[in-house]
Amino acid sequence: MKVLCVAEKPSIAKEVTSVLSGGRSTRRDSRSKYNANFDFKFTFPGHGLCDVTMTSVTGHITSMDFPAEYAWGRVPPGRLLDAPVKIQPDKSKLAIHQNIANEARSANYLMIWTDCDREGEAIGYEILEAAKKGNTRLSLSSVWRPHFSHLEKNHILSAARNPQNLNMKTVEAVHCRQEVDLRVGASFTRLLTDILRRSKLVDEIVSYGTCQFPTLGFVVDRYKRVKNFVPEKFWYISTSVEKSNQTVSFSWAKTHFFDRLFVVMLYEECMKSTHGTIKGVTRKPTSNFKPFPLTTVSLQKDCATYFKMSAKEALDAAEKLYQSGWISYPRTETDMFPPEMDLRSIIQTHTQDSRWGHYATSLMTVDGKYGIPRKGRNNDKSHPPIHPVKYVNLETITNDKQRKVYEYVVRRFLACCSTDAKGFQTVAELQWGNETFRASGLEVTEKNYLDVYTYRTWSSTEQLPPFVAGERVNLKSAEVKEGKTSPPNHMTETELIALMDANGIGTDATIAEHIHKIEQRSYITKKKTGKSHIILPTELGMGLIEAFSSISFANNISLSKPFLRKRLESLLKEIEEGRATKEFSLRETISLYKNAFALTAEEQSVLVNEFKKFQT
DNA sequence: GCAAGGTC
Repeated sequence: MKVLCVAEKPSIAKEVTSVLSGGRSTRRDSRSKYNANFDFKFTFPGHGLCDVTMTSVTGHITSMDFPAEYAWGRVPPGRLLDAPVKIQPDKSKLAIHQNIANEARSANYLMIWTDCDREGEAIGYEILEAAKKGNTRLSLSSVWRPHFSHLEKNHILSAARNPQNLNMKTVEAVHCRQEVDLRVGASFTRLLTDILRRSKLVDEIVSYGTCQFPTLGFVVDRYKRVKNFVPEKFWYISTSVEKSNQTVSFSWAKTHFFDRLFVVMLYEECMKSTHGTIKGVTRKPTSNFKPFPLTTVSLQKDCATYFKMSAKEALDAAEKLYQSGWISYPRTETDMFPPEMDLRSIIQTHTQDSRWGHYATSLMTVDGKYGIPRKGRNNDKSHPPIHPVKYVNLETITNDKQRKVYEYVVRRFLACCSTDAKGFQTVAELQWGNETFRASGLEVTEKNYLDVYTYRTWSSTEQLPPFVAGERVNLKSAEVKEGKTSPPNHMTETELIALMDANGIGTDATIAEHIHKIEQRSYITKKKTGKSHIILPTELGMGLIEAFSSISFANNISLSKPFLRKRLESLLKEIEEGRATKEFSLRETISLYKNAFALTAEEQSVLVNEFKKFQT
C-alpha cells in the first residue's frame, strides 16, 4: 500500500515526516527546488505498514483567469462579469505540478496535509487535481484529510490515524470568492483605467479590488473627519484641595457641558458652601492585565506602534525568523495556546539570555511568578499563537528589524506566561455644594509581566494625602474653566490594521499586502510627523473615493465601504454550511456588481467631474 | 497590464 502525503509548505512536510517516521526517513530532491520528497514507512489503522512519500507545495498551485480572447482591450470591460473563467496551473508552479503527478503514479491514497482553514481545503483540491494527472485511479474517495492545528507529536499521530474527507463545500466557497474577486477586480480596473486615461487625468493603472477600496475608504474617511472637524468649546468646574503641603486636583463627576451659563449657575450654587467635605476614600486592588497570546494582526499593530514598522515590514521580518526556525509560523489568528503545548520547556531555553534570562529563570523557579496564559476568543484551528521556537542570541541577528521582532516575540511570550501586574487604586470623593468631584492615585505594587514586557508602562502616580471620610476641607481653588474638543488623530498603520481586521477586509496573511498595494498605486501616502507616522490619502485616492460616492447605486450599496466584502464573507460561510450554493451566491453577488458597473459606466461624466475636484 | 489568496 502506498500513500502520498502533500503539505501546504515545505516546513510542514519536514515536521510531519519527522513525527510519522520517528526520524527515519530518506530525503530525495524533486524537480522543485524547495519541495523535497521524503520516503518512510507508517502504519495506518486498517491498512497495515504502508510506503509513504511526503512532499509539499507552496500555497496555491493554480489560479483563476479569463481565456486569452478576453485579454485587456479585446472585449469591453463589462463582459468580464460573465465571461468564462478557467482554473489553470500557475506558470511558476509547473515543477511542483510535475512532482506531484510523478509521485502520485503508484499511490493508492492521497493524504492532504494543508492548513485546516478555508484556503487550505481549496489547496488540497488543487493537489488532488494535480495528482490525477499522474494517476487516474485517484478520486475524492481516495483522499485522506487529517485535521491538525499544530505540530505536537501526539496530535499529529492522532490526526494521521483519523483522517476525514476533503470538504468540497469549503472548496466551493473558495472558488466563489476567487471568481467574485477576479470578475469584479478585473472589470472595474479596466473600466476605471479607461475612463481616467481617456480624460487625460491619469496615466498609470487605476486598480479596483474588493479589499483595496474599502481599505482606501477607511483612510479617506478619517482624513475627512480630521479636516472637517470644528472644535467646540465646553466649560467645567475645576477644584483643588491642599493637604499635608500637597495640592490635589479633583475632577468634576459631571465632566463638562457645552453651555457656559449652565455651568456658571451650578458653580454659583456651590459657592454658597464655604468648604468641601470628603465623602469617602476607597482603596481597591487593581490589575494591569498581561497581553493575550500573539496573533499576526497583534504583531503588526505592536510593531507599528513600538518600532514604527509597516505591517509588511513586520510580517516580512517575522517570515524570515520563521524560515530560520527561530519563531513559529507567523500567520495565525489564534490567541490561545493548545493545552498540550509544553510552554515551560520554551521558557527554559531562554534562561541563558543576558537580557531576559534572569526573568525567565524566575518564572521557572519562583513560586507564583509563572501564570497560565490568558485564553483569547480566536482559534483558526491551523496554527498556534506566534511564539519563539529556538533560543537565539540577539547579537547574532544582524538585520535590525528581525532583531526587534525576535526580541518582541520572546518578551511577549514570557509576558503571556507571567502574572498580571498588581497595584492599588485610591479614589477620594469630594462633595462641594451639590457637586461631586474625584481624585485618584495609583500605587503599583508588583510589576510582574511588565518587568519583561518593557514596551508597556504602568507606573505609580503621586499618592493622595491621607484623606478620611467626613473630613472638612478648604478648597485651594475653585473656578469655571473653558476647554475645547480636539480633532480625531490622523490614521495610523496600527488603526488601519485594526479597522481592516474588525471589518473582515483581508486576512492575517494579506492585510499588510493590501496596504502596501494601495501605497504602490499612489492612493495613499505615509508621512512622518514628529513621533508618529500617519497615513493620508493622495489626491488620486481622494478623487477615486469621492467620485464613487457621487454616484448613488441601487440598494444603497457602496463600492468603497466594507459592507459588500462582509456580505461576501457571510455568503461563503453559508456555502460552507450547506445553506447556500456556490451558484446562487455567485449570481447574487455578481448581479449587485453588474448594476453598479452599469451605473458607473453610464455616469462616467459625473465620476470624472467629481474626481477632478480633488486634483491640483 | 486587472483581484485576493496561499507561500519562498
